[in-house]
Amino acid sequence: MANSKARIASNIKNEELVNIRRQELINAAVKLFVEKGFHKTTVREIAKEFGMSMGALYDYIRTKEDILFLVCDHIFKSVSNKLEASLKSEKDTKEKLRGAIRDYFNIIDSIQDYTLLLYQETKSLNRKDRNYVLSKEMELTKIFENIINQGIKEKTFKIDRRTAKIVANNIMVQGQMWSFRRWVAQKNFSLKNYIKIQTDLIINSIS
Amino acid sequence: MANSKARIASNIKNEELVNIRRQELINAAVKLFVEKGFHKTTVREIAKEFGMSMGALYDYIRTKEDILFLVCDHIFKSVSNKLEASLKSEKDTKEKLRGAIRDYFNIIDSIQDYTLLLYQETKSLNRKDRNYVLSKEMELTKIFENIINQGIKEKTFKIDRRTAKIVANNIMVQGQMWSFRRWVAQKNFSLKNYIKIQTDLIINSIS
Amino acid sequence: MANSKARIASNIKNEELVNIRRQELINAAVKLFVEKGFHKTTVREIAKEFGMSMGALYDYIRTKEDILFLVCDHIFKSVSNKLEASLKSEKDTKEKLRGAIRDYFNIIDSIQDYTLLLYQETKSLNRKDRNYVLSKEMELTKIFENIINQGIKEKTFKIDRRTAKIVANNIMVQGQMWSFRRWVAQKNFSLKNYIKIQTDLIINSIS
Amino acid sequence: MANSKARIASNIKNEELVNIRRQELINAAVKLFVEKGFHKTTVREIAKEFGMSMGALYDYIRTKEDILFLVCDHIFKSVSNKLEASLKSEKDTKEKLRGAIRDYFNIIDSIQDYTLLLYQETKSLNRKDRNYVLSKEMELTKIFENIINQGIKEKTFKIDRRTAKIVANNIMVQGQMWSFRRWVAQKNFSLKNYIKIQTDLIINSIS
DNA sequence: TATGAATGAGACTTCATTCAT
DNA sequence: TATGAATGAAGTCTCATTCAT
Repeated sequence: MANSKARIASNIKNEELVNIRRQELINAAVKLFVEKGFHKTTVREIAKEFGMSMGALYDYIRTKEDILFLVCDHIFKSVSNKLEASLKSEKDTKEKLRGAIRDYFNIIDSIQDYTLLLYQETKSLNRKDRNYVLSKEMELTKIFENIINQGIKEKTFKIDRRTAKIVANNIMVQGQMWSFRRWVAQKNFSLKNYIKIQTDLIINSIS
Repeated sequence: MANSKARIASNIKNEELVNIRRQELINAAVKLFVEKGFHKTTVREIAKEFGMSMGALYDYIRTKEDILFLVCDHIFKSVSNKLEASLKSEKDTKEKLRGAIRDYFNIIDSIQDYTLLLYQETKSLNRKDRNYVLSKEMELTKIFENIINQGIKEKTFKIDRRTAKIVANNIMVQGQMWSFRRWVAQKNFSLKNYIKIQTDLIINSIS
Repeated sequence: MANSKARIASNIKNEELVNIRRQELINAAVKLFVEKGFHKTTVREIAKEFGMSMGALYDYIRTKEDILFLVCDHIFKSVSNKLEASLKSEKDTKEKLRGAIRDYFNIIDSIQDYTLLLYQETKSLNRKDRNYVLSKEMELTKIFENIINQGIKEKTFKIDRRTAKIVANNIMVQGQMWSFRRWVAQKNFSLKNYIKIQTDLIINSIS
Repeated sequence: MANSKARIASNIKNEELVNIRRQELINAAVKLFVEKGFHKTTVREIAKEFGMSMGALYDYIRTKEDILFLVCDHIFKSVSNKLEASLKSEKDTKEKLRGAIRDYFNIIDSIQDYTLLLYQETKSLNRKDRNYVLSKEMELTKIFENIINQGIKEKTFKIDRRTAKIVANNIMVQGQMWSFRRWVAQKNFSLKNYIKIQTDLIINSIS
């Protein structure tokens, strides 16, 4: 975890302070990025929301893009942490998958502005940072893939392992759909309903 | 068609000329947007690729954003036209759905740079233009929804109409997934394979 | 000549206009650089003196350093051109050397602010541009070296060719001394006097 | 000596501590100035090389320029001290001049990075400090002038006192030439050779 | 005394848009 | 209609200096 933040250089020596301030910075930036997008948000505005001078802001990062990375990284970690916390063992594999989907979709819903941001601005990162974020996303996908594979082994799910990979990705994408197709999903369905329908469809398609 | 282009004001009186030039403009812009994204492409670069002066370019549009709209609109029409052309009646509803999915995924694949562009830059449009583009996307989704509903009526598909709406959106999103998750989809599957697996999953989930 | 200016990229297509404007730019910049030095002169100030907007200024150059290069290049060409123009054949090699020294020192005196600038700011250029300027300076030095070598061949001067190289450089440096040690040279000597004394010393040392 | 350093104000009362620290500061700064020049070296970098905090650094100086003055002053004193130390009486005036030139050129060579620095950055000093440095340089020049004048009195050198002043300055400049025209001097000559040729030329020109 | 986080003015540069020709 | 030079506002980033601790 410190690992990813350490990717961004800082002038400040007090590491704890760096962490605190960066969290503040992330909060300030997320708010603005969600409102106006990365490109249309100026560093000056971020500094103001951050509550410090521009100079001070630049003591915690090197470039504007660093801020985006910090934000994306933070969002992913939020999702990962919450999802992993919720993955307490369930008896039944099918139930486990249902539970994971439910938790994941709920998390997405609770931070849907962030989700949107993540998928729309990732492309503004440089290659290295983008790859890092993508690798995080793949870790998440792997969680679903693993559960499905377990079900395959137990003969609960009647698909092959290659299909499992696709299903896992479908789950990810259908979760994100809740936020980036909100104009159709959220207009027509309650979250609970949406989760039930999507989960049934998925389980149905692999059983 | 003239309808949507007419949304953008022009100094030029000769409507036919406007249409020809705008198509050239779209081609020039798409190329650059795909390469570098909307924000990082300058109007100067577009004018150069367009082969006209900046002044001339501004005779065909009012703002840089207009170009993005023209491009997005064009891409959507490409998809719509191709898809509708392919929807010649098939006997069987299930086959019809399979065929539509196959055609749609193939179209996506053939213009995947455009697809990516569409989904990443739409947010840079102003509210009005964005809504217009979204409405086009909904029309497309409706095509799938209608086929599924027909299948429901015929008892081919065993879901309700509300679920049909979600499935239609899933199809759209899984198609787009081929391009915006290319690093996992295209790395692991041939297009033909991908289509087969996804189609089977969908059909399975609703049969 | 176009050669060296062509080193600097420009947004403007009309080449003639570029030449005119760059000359104006050089004039504006030299004035300020002489007054305050390169680093303490801002681009805004240059634009103001230049009489155009900052944007327009940047249509003729790419970076602030380009301006310095343009200025240095211009100064060197002034010296070179004037010196070469004055090198009309004189009968006697010794007289020819005397004449060249006199002309060179006079030129230095007439543009002494520039000379100072040249020798103090060259180091602020990037490697490539600095090398270019140095090569120009070496061409100039070569003029003196050639005359001396001719005198050696004619037995007028009683030194070897290696010493000739040093003498040529001494001449260059003693000319520059008139401007960058003005507080001692110009305080104590008239230019005419300074030239006579230095020339006699040089001729004396090699006869 | 304390005299010149006392020109720079300090917060610290303990004068001895100030002197020690300033020497360390000079060492740190010289290293960086030689590498990157005065303007491109940041105070932060100096503080780091100095091994103290920025606050501490500013206890020993008032402005960044003070550091440059300290450095220039230090360099001049190095040269002066070494040169004066080497001026132990020689019998013969001509030999004395030869010796002084040799020593001076050797000193220049041994600290040629410093020499370069001195002549390139002096202009960045404020008027007062610059004048102080110039006066130091004049003291040095005076050493040579005095020897030559002694030779004139003894009829060893056949020039007048005004010419002596110029010759003294020529010596200074030809010494510096070794470092700031290194690309021609050091490329073509060994130091020993360079000294011999220049010395012969000088002696020749005044004998 | 020493620390180093914070300030804030200002530097360079870019670029969508306009308008005289 | 067409050209492209010019505008000027705004953007990102730097850094000498200060001051609370």
